[in-house]
Parts: sequence; structure tokens; C-alpha cells
Amino acid sequence: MTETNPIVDALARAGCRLTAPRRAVADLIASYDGHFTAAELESLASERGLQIGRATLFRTLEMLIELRLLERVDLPSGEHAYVRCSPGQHHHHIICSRCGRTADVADPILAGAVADLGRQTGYRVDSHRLELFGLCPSCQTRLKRTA
Amino acid sequence: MTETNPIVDALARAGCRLTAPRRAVADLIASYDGHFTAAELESLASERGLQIGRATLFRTLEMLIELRLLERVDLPSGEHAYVRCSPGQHHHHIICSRCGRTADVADPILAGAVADLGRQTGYRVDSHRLELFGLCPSCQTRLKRTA
DNA sequence: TTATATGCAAACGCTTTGCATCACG
DNA sequence: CGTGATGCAAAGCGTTTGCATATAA
Repeated sequence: MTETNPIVDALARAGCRLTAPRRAVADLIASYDGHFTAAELESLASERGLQIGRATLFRTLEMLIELRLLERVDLPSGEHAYVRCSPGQHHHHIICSRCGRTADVADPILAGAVADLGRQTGYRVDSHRLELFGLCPSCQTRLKRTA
Repeated sequence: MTETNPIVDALARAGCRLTAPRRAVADLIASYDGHFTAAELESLASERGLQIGRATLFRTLEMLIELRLLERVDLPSGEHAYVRCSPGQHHHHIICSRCGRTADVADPILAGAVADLGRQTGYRVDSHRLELFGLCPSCQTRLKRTA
């Protein structure tokens, strides 16, 4: 198994040291389809017998956000969660409220709407944040079957 | 001066007791054009010599959110703030990043975009949250003058 | 070898809670 | 009067920090 964890790669490219805890965090994150909280990450780490200090965990998360590999989102519940995301173009997340799986959503469709809203209000819109919540395709079918 | 604070009115309508601390919070909130944090509210209260316990402050804020007179927003800085909003139809906020003044934005324009995004991803979108940040008209002109 | 990262534990900020007292209706 | 609201102070939660130690490059 060659080293192909994209997070590890990105850390290397950014000139960060590839320490054991960072590799561990990278692997933990890779095992999530959807969003996760810091606490979830921590308990998954201990389930797997990985030694990662809480401080290191948060420092690593912060670094990954800096590198735009991760984004912090506020769930409807008020919890803070993290989602993986592809660095690069502006986008948003759509989050399944049942399984937590996320999908990236490209911005262009929204851009027009945002421009309209600016025109409507007279505000010069500099940035915006959109979070969508709903059911992913597989949870939809799963629920239909049960119903 | 007749009792015309809309927050007080709404509390009365909701069957809540009109206690002194609640009236005080209602008046404090009324004096903000834009968003405010719990801490700001608390220090404004003490500036004005009003006695309001921290717990009561938070309990009142929670109640006002329940009544949809207030909404909690997450500023780009990560701070939590509260903004007044008109109960009723679904809407979003546009927040001036300079003076904090907010405007409500009706949803319809966005609704189409959200529907598109759902179609694109296969998710069934149940709810969404949009926060817009930028400069309000008066801050725009003020900045132009300075520049 | 040396700048960087780590772990611990304590500090932190914000928010909530338990509980005895108070006061609106 | 009785229920619901208050204030305090302490607990709670998630996150950050100081500092001595360990480690990648």
C-alpha cells in the first residue's frame, strides 16, 4: 500500500512535517464519508488505539482548514463539524441530516442569486456562506423502503 | 411614552410574564441596528445600570429565538451573534461587516437556486441556511469618501 | 542539529444548570 | 396565592495555551 492519502500529500506539499499524529489524523478523516466533530475524531482515534493529544488534534484540524482541505460547518443542532472539501473553487456543502454524508456543490448557480440579493438590498456582498441540509439519495430510498 | 416595544408586545402575546429583566432586554435589543453578541448586550446593560443576571439574559435570548423574533448567526470571525428578525416567512440575513447593520432578504430568489442544487446532487433539500456578508449602502459611501 | 511538533494539564470563553428566592398575574 | 422567573455561583462543554519533551528533516 503506497502512500496515497491526499491529505498527507497536501501536508507534504505545504512543507509541513509528516509526523505520526498527523498521519493518524489524516487517516481518520479519510474514513469519514460525511461530517465529523472533533470529539468523534478523538473517540475514533482511541477506538483504533491511536495516540493523539487533544491539542494536536485541534492544531491539525486548524492546519487542514488553513490548507482548505477541511471546512468547518455549523449543523442545525448548533454543533460544530468538519467536512472534507476540495480546495480550489468556491463551493458549498449539502449535508445529509440522517447519515451526515456530504456533497460539494459548485457555486455558479448561486452566484446569480447572490448578485440579485445585493442589488435588492443595496449591500455590496463580499462573501456568503450557504449550508444545505436534507437527505442524500441513499437515505431517501432507505426511508422509502421502511415506510 | 406608551408601551410600543414590539418585543414586549410579542412576549405578552406569547403568554410570557412581563418582568423587569425581560423589558430591559427588549429595550437593549431595540437599541441595536445590527447584530450583537450576548457579551455586548450584557455590558450595555451594565452601562445603563440595568440589573440582569447572565442566566436570565441567555434564557431571554433563547425565548426570543423560540418566538422567532431573534436569530442566531455565526459571523465569519466565528463569533456568535444575534440579529432581530421579523417572524413569518423564510428569509435570510445580509450583514454589514463594517457596522453590523443587517437587512432581511426574502427567500424566493434563492428558492429556485436551491431547487436546482437539489436536482444536481440528488439530495432532497429540507432546509438551508444562507448568510451574506458585505457592506451596507451607508458604509459604502462612507468608505468612498475616505478613499 | 535545530526548528517544529507533541502531550499534558491547566486556563479559557461562552453558555447552561441547580436551587433557593422573588414577583407577576 | 401559586406558578413561573430570577440571580447567583458552580458546572459544563469545546477549544486553546504554556511549557518541557520529543522528533522530522
